[in-house]
Amino acid sequence: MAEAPPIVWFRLDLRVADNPALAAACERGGPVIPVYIHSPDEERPWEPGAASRWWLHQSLSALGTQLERLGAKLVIRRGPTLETLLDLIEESGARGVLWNRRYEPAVIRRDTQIKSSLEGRGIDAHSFNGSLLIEPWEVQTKQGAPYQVFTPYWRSCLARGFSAEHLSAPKRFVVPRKQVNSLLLDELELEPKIDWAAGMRAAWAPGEDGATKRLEAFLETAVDNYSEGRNLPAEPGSSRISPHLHFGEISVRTVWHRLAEIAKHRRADSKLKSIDTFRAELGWREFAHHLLYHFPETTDRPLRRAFENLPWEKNDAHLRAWQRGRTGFPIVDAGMRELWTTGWMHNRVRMIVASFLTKDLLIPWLEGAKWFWDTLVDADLASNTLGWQWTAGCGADAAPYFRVFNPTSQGLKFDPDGEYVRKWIPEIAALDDESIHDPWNVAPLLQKDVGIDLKQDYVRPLVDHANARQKALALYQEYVAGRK
DNA sequence: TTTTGAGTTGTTCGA
DNA sequence: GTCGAACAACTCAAA
Repeated sequence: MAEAPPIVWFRLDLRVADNPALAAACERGGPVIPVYIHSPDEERPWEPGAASRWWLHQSLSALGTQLERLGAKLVIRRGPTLETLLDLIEESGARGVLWNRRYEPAVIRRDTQIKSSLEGRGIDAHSFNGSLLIEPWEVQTKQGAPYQVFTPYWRSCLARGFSAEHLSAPKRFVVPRKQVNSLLLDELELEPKIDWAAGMRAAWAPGEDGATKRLEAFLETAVDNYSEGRNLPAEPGSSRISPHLHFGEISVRTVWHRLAEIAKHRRADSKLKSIDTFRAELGWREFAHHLLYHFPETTDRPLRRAFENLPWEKNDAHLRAWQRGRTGFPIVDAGMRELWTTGWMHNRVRMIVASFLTKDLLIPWLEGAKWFWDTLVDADLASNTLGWQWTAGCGADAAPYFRVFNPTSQGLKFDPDGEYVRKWIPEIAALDDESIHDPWNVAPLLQKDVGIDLKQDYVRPLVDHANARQKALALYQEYVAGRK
């Protein structure tokens, strides 16, 4: 007598190892029906952007292959999720639905509804923690409030400790008696119609195997020098696992576990410090989810409301120039072009371009957040919201408003030999290491020497940074720090 | 309830 | 060239 199989509803957990919902479904050794349901409308206004859709396609394809190796077939459907699940249950005779939780406000609303609808019909519905070291509601201040400052939050998490549990991948699936129909992955039309994804294909290997390889490469080559190396955008000093973590191709618990193993064999203080610095980055990811869960409105409104009064600029030409990497500030333009080409930008440069948009151009942080949302392969609502509000100074634990990044000095400091800028702005590659970060102050003579005519080859700076800085400081002081 | 210490990533100015 | 202070005030979190 065959047991009714459970449905495993895949979402942002596109892996088979350490996947709590999948592991629970496989526990009894019977058949399992793995399902992906495409329903972007239910996530509005933060449905996946173009770069995320490209990644999702690759990742689903990889998951399909992975499941096939284990003897199961990923069922792909489209449409309203609840209806689709009910259809699937009827078609397959499934007894319940298991999934790993997500924390975006619209998704929480939907999932809550789905859970109660299923349970109301007598169908098992069970959700798991597959994405975080610690659930957002599991940590609170001694007063019982959510944390709003990273350091005490993270200290409290570390004191509490994390579960060391690691669930291995199922060995083999039993094929369900009744097969259900699946769409072809291509029918979801996740990939762009015009193929602009060559740069992404070159830069990334989406999927569980790619995620594991990326992590291991980082642990082997860069983690020991992470504290310093992570600041240099020309170096492979950061982990680049953010998109893999976002799509759940690797679990953060697995990463945590591997770090602990590595730390055991390290004696040097600098190496241990680097490992802790990297752990704190995972902590920021946790913190972002904590904030998103407790302050869901911050996806669209600043946590510190005073910032809504600030007279932001509406300047489409400036916004467009920023988006396309044509601001006239090399480190900013290099970052924006890296983003456009590869779907990713080095974190140091993210701060520089975000500071430039919100403080030099005085364009609302939400415009920047939306552009990142559409173009980043690691676009994550929790991290994106936290990052933008942090830089703009309007969020939890924000940078003081007077902290304005100087694009030229940041370039000189963190890209001292101009390698990063040269890679992304070849038209000024011939300039020397110093002038390349400040090309408009290069003497006309020098331009001739190296065969460059900036007026032809590059763009004039949109603003004078020193003036823009003064203007921003005055406005921030008047509208935010002052009494208005 | 009140007090106290502290807060991811910067820049500029003047000694 | 290097270094420390100022930038301002607020809010958080714990004692």
